[in-house]
Amino acid sequence: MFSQAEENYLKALVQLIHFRDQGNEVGTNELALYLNVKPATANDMLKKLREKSLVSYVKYGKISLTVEGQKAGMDVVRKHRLWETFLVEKLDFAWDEVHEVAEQLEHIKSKKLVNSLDDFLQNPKFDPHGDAIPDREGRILIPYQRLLSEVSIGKSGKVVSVKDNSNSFLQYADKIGVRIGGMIEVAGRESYDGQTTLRVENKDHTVSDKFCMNIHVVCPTCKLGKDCSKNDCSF
Amino acid sequence: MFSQAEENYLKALVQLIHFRDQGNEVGTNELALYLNVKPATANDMLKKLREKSLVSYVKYGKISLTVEGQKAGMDVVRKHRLWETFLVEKLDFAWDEVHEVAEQLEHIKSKKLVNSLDDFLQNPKFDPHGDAIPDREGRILIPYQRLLSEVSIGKSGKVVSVKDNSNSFLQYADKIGVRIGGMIEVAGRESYDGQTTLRVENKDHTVSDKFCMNIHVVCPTCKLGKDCSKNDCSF
DNA sequence: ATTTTTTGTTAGGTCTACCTAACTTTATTA
DNA sequence: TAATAAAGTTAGGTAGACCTAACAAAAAAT
Repeated sequence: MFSQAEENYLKALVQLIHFRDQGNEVGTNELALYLNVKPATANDMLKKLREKSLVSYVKYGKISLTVEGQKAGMDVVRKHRLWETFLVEKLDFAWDEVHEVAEQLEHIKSKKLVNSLDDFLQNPKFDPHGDAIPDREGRILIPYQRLLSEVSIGKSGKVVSVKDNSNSFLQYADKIGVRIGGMIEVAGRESYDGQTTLRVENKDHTVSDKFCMNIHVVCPTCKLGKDCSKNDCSF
Repeated sequence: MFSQAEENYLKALVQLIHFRDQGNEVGTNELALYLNVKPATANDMLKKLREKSLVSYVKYGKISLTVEGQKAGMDVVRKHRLWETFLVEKLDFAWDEVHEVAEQLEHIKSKKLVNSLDDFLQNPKFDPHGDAIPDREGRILIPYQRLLSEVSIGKSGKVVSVKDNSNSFLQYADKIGVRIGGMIEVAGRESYDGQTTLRVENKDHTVSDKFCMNIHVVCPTCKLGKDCSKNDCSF
């Protein structure tokens, strides 16, 4: 099969190419930065993966995954997210403790293990962060997670992640009671500039559109593991 | 911490030195054979482990573990056996399918994970093969597993493993209905030569002492995870 | 359109864990 | 006890995944 390093590159490419809002063009430097290695190292590996027909790229060009490479990368993502779900649901890990361990567990090689784990967890469709878990064939449901800035007035969301990790943002968020796992209701929104009134822990705060665009929330009624699109989603 | 390879050597040394009936003297060749590497490789690693004060040995002498090395090796054994238990009890793996996967899982580095897993499994004392699981401090209970040749007349045991893996042995065992997980009653034993009458699936078979010395059984009443010494053990 | 910056590549080096082949020490046996 | 066999060691070599430093190509800015 694939080495641990190869799997890490394939997973990174899936994340960068397919699981990103913005541009899906990826280069050597960006990939290297993402994986905390030097560009020269990433370049070596890209050549190796090209040899194996897992990525397709030309010198100085952009990188893309072959069908086979995408399948392999998706499989690593699947394993990572299943293990994260296991850690949170069965072993009572907190959301922010699981990543490092899942980074290791995702490399365990056993089809039977992954599929048994999937069944044991009752085939969840989303992991604890609200990210979709690819199925056996690498297919995913469109995540029901969305930005707070896109939640309708009067609706509520449960915070699953934040995009901005700067101290100023985090401190501000903390000050007004916005934290991972917490509930937020969108009490009002000014159409002129997007100024939004949030109701958090029974207090109202008026925040900027920019602030709201950094917060991911999920629907609080259709909880983890359900296919939101089929439910009476409160968004 | 320790590399995967280092952990494998430490685990192997614990197995060879502490978890064996016969002589606990171990040399380079034997260690290499056990780990499927060449003696030269084992020798390299022994030097490295000595540098790190994990093993203690002199050139051309026998190998032993330091307190620190034994603790580290025991920890790997603990993880291996906990994962085996998880696979069998929670994911419905068969006894003979777990080893390969557990070989990988035992290298996951996270104290919290191991201890949570231990709790999740309700702190089992023995793994599915009947081998003792070391606790957080590396202590183990005396295994209640014993050889069929040591089971008293009139008592029964559940087969957990066999020592002999030759075809002739396995075929013979199969023919008389002796298989992993199956029950055997010792109906009688000749004190002269140890010829033993076994009752298997309601049929009697007379077998040699040699045959019985190759079969490990556990007490069928005090099942996995219990401390046999405290119970009304049927042995 | 030329210079500068950014991005990507190559060449050569390190470290780990393995190997083979040749050699030395210890143990066994004639 | 000398010869032979077994066990252990050393030297030198390979492959994978990383590195630095120097260089080349493409993109951006002047």
